[in-house]
Amino acid sequence: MEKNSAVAAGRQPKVVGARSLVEAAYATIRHDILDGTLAPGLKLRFEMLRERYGVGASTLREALTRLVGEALVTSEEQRGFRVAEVSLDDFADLTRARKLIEVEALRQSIIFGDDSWEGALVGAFHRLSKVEEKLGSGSPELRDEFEERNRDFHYTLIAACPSRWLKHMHGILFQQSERYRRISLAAKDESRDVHAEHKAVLDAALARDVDLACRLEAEHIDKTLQLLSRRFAPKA
Amino acid sequence: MEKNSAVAAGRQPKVVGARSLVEAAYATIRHDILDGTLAPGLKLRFEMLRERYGVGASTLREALTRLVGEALVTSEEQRGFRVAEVSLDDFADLTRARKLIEVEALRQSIIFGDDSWEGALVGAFHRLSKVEEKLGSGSPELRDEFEERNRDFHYTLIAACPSRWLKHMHGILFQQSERYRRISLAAKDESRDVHAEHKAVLDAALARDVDLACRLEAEHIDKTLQLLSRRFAPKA
DNA sequence: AATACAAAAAATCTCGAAAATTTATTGACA
DNA sequence: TGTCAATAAATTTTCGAGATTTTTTGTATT
Repeated sequence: MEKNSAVAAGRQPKVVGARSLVEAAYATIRHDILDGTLAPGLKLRFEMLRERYGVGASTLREALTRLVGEALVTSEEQRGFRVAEVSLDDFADLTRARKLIEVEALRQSIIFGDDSWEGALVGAFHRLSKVEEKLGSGSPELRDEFEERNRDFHYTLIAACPSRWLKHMHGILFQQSERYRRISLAAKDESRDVHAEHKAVLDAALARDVDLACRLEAEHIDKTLQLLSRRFAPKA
Repeated sequence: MEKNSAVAAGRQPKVVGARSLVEAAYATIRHDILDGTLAPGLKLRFEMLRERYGVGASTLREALTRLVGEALVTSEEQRGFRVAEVSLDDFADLTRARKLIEVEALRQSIIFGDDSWEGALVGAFHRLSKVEEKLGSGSPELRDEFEERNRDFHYTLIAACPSRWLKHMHGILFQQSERYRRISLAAKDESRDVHAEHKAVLDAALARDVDLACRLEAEHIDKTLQLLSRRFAPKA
């Protein structure tokens, strides 16, 4: 009993919902990468990782391999793992690809969505709005909360799209965008009213105005790229 | 010396180009899944895998985790891995998603492609044609060769597309399609002239007729779904 | 000084066995 | 006979140490 509980306590996944150490390590490392805590390009040495995340080498390798599949980590045979690099070019490319996928998924979602979808969407928007008000203080927990609810809102927008593959692709691209947002736009930009943008997309979706909703969503996705471009573009 | 070479011989990756046992196991298992040798839905027990592929558990887990990222394998926490299931619905969904991505990538590729791209394309088509002639005998090696050259041709078609993300998404979707083709259409269908379809796409691409090439490619992608639908559709 | 090679150090990769979990079997009880 | 709990078996998950490879350091030679 005491042995069991001691071991269990020491090895118990620290991430809620994680059913294995691999999953817990995966979730924590992913969080730290999206966060910027593990900076783009950083070499991920096993000694450091073992100390930081408290799991063995093979467990770490499996967690990292998952992240390679999501393109948050890169690996070079016999030369280990690194946090994936970022660049403005990559973000521009990513944004274009995400627009293509997300707009098509939204189009289908609005067409197929029923009352229950509308309900979930209104709920997700409400939860997002609540945390948007409190935002700005810069607390990491609040930022985490915002990102989670923002993700929920965008996922719910396309939830009624019947294509599993489209939604799978979207998930990967959205997560990539999330990292760029969090790393580059730590502070809130006063020149932008994100809440209003979300509200406009929500209204168009509820009104079943497919073309308007898709146009607004595309503009919404583009906004972050435009912001980043202005800030980081090489002086021509 | 003798110890070293014996171990080295035993552990040397059997897959050409594989720089680690993980990569070799990954490549071999992937081949067997695309092949149908490891059937859809099959439970992948470690004892069986260790015997079959001759590597340890953690090595196998890492290889399987890669395949989960490519959606060829599914995993359930604490309940192991399985070969991903197949269904007509999934293939229909996959085909639609692939058309969206591949057609857009082809559009950009034709616009951006230079003389060197044209050369590579003509070469890939030629190599594909050569193996198409010999096909039909049903030899597994020849089928492997055909699939490789077919993949090369389709990859080269969109190679000049500047979007890394679009090509990344396309890679995943194309590999999925490959499994459906190989599993369900083991034999050559006489009612279809695949060579002529490829030739038509090639000609349109070389003529820089974007719309025609995209339309032909979309039809080409759709053909396999139509064939499978007719064969396996539930009798209404 | 620059280059090439050898030895040492550091890092990754891999295995096998132990720990933890799930699944199957057995036996008690109504 | 059917259900439930306890036990046993099967399976997955995890660790840590050893094997392998890469990188750094040191030394000799030109």
